Amino acid sequence: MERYNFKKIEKKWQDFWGKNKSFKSKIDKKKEKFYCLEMFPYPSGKIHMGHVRNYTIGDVLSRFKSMQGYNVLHPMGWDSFGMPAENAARENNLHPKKWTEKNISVMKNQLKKLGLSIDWDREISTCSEDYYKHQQLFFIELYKKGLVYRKENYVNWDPVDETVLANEQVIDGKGWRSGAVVERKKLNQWFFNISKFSDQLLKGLDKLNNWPNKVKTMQKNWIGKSFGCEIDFKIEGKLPIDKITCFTTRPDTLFGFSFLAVSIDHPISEFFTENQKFIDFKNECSKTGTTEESIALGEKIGFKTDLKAVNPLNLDQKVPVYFANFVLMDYGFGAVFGCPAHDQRDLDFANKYKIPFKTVVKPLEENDSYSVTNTAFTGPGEIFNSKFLDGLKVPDESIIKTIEILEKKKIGKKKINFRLKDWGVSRQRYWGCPIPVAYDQNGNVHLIPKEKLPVKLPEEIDLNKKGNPLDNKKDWKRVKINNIEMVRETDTLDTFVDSSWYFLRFCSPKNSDYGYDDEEVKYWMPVDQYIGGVEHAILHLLYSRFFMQGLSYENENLELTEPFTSLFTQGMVCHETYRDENNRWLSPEEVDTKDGKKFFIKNDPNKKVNVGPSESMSKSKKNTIDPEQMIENYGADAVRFFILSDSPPEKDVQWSEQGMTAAYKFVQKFWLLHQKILEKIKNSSDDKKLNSDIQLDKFTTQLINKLDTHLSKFNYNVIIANMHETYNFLSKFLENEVSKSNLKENYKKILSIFSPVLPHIIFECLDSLNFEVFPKWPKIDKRLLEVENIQFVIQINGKKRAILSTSKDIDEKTLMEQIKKDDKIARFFDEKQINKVFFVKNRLINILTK
RNA sequence: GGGCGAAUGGCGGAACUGGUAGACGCGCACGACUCAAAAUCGUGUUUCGCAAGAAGUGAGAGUUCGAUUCUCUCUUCGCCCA
Repeated sequence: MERYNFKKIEKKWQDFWGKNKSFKSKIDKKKEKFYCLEMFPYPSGKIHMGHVRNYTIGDVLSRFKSMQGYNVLHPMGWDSFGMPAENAARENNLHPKKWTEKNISVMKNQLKKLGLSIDWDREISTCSEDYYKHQQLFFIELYKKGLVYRKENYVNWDPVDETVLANEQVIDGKGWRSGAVVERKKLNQWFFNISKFSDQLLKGLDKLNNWPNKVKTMQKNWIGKSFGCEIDFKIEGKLPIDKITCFTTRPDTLFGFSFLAVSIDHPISEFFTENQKFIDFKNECSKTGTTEESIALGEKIGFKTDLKAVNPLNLDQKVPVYFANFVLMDYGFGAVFGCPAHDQRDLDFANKYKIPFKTVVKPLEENDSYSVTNTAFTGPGEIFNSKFLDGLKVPDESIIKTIEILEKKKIGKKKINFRLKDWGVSRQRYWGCPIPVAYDQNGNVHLIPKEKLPVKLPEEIDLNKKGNPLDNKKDWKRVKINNIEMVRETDTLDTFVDSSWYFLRFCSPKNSDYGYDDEEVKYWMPVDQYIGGVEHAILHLLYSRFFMQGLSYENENLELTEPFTSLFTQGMVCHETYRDENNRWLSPEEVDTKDGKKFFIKNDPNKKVNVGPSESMSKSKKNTIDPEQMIENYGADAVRFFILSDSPPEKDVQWSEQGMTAAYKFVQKFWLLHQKILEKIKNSSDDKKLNSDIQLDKFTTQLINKLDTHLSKFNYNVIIANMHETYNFLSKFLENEVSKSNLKENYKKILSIFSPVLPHIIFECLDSLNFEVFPKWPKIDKRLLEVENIQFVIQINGKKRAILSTSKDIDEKTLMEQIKKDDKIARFFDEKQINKVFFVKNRLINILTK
């Protein structure tokens, strides 16, 4: 018997699928559609195990749905703009376009080797003019709808490289490449008005029943709807400032007011530009960074002004006004009233600057002597020390009542505030979609006319020069619109914009006059199943949802607002980490094992290796496994089989060499079994239904039923277990006498339902029996799922004492008689002592004695 | 600090709606084949116990005839937010 030659056979079927365009999809209104989408990859060079997992999960689902008779759309493309291409270009002196194209061709080839059922005719690449020209038109449309605007905003500025840095490029306040201290700099930037849709984006989540709750919660928190009040504080002092407006969710604690803190970017900072101490303070603040996280973790510092703020409920109380680093200009009005007793951050600040404060909420069980010292009290309770607010129950009653009072006194106004900020889309980079805008001499914005799109990126570019590459490109910048000399916008769009509508493009990837075709989108959208990593839970998914809102806003032809009906977030692929004696990372290939336990450096048993915990595969820890190498060694089917086998898809999975080998062995064993089955079919003749035939019918029916359930619920690891069970069953079963046609019929069904997981070998097996290689999902005879013999569980006082094989639907009386007759069971209880009997039909009986 | 989630043999994990805990795989042990090894095949494998049996799903309580599953408290870990 021949060993299974996966190289030959996998190639054979991949060629077959390619030549026949087996996975080509087109509109067929007679069929129900199923749009299965996995997050498209960034072409970084090679595919990694995360991709293998993601795309295998999607492929199994696509093939399954297609067997069930759905018209499946399963496309693939490339998220091909982005910074790594520019970095690689500098390092290797290779143009970003060349580098990207090279990577795409390598990775496409790798994906094909996995045997994915992808409609490659729909391949798209976001860096192609063909793609981004439509994006430029979308930008223009959104601008015309008032959903895009320009404003000044702070960026991380690297003074040495003269470039804007992304947050992740700022390490300890320094530029990642230059090491220069990063400055905050104001630049004019483009924004998408995502906050306009805050409420819709929040409400939309309620309809997404097939999204993980975790993701919905994260988005909810990110949008951050809060109910509160805006309050005007009268300001006294030598400066011409009469009031500062604050937003607060706790107006009920207003009598605990002890200072007012404003952001360093607050409009009143204009009056301090000459103040050297303030300038020093501002510089100090910029060192801690502008992200919420760095502010939260960093020290809270303040700058005291000579201004006083008046408590509107207690005009005698005047408190100091500070500039503080923990107040963000983007949230609320960039000003907060400090109530130290009931906010830990305010308390830390007050204690640091020795600001006196008053406690105004007490727990219900405390009396009026209650007061806060080092830990703010934020729990439910009752207002006190607050004159006419005293006795209000915190939080619900107190907040609503206080707002009513403040509104009556015309001090404050009820307000809903959102944490969600507008989306800044300007990037000072070359390798991105140019923003289709130009400026006249006066700096007025002019849209590039539709007929002049796309605004193409210049081919030749010097990325080693300091500053924004497009800005340096003088000849490219100049443009004439309506005979007026203008200068182009030199920023490009955030790459998250590219991925915010690619799922629409896949519906009609060749449509040349618009980003998508109405009819195609009506048929294919929304995506029925979206699959990807949880790391995109907030930004990418929220931006995509926003884009649908934006495109369908004031647009009768597009009514859709939610792009992804169901979302599945798969876990990461992990591997043990290894270090040598000098604490240097070692890759798995450099490590060897002996006796299954001891780890040492390959070919050098004296050099010990320290084995670290299993962590998400990353190049920096050297714990990556190259998928292509694995496909080379074990074949795509085995790799697919293993990546699904060890953990449920939503959880992290540990890569293990042993697991991989086991998967490989399974494929090999299955091939041998297949040969035996062919032999058996050949040698069996009679067509009589034998006992074993019924046994096989039942097994197959139950298997189909199980796989159907598990496939629908993403229990793919259980499917792998079922496949092992099937192997074990069949290899035993072949010892029986069987009828030829029945074996053939059942085996065909079994092969069919295995094909989503192991497409290559299964196609070969089906073909060797002259079966259709694209089978339908088999229908089952539900009667065969019923069992006539029950393994009845007998419990005495809640303890399992025996299992009795009984006929189906046996009644309590008959069963009790059987039990009493059975010495092995009867000895556990005294018949006269029976107190109560619990009888669960076809399942279990529990006999309770006194 | 807040929110969400998780915890089951030596390991990864299974268990429908509260009804046989540990499917399946890995590892390990023993056996067969072999001069030998690898590969392969077979048997066993939660713990304690010779056995009968007992205990057992992070810890502790509760509801229930019955809890891995439901409720509460706690511990540890993970993720998100502050």
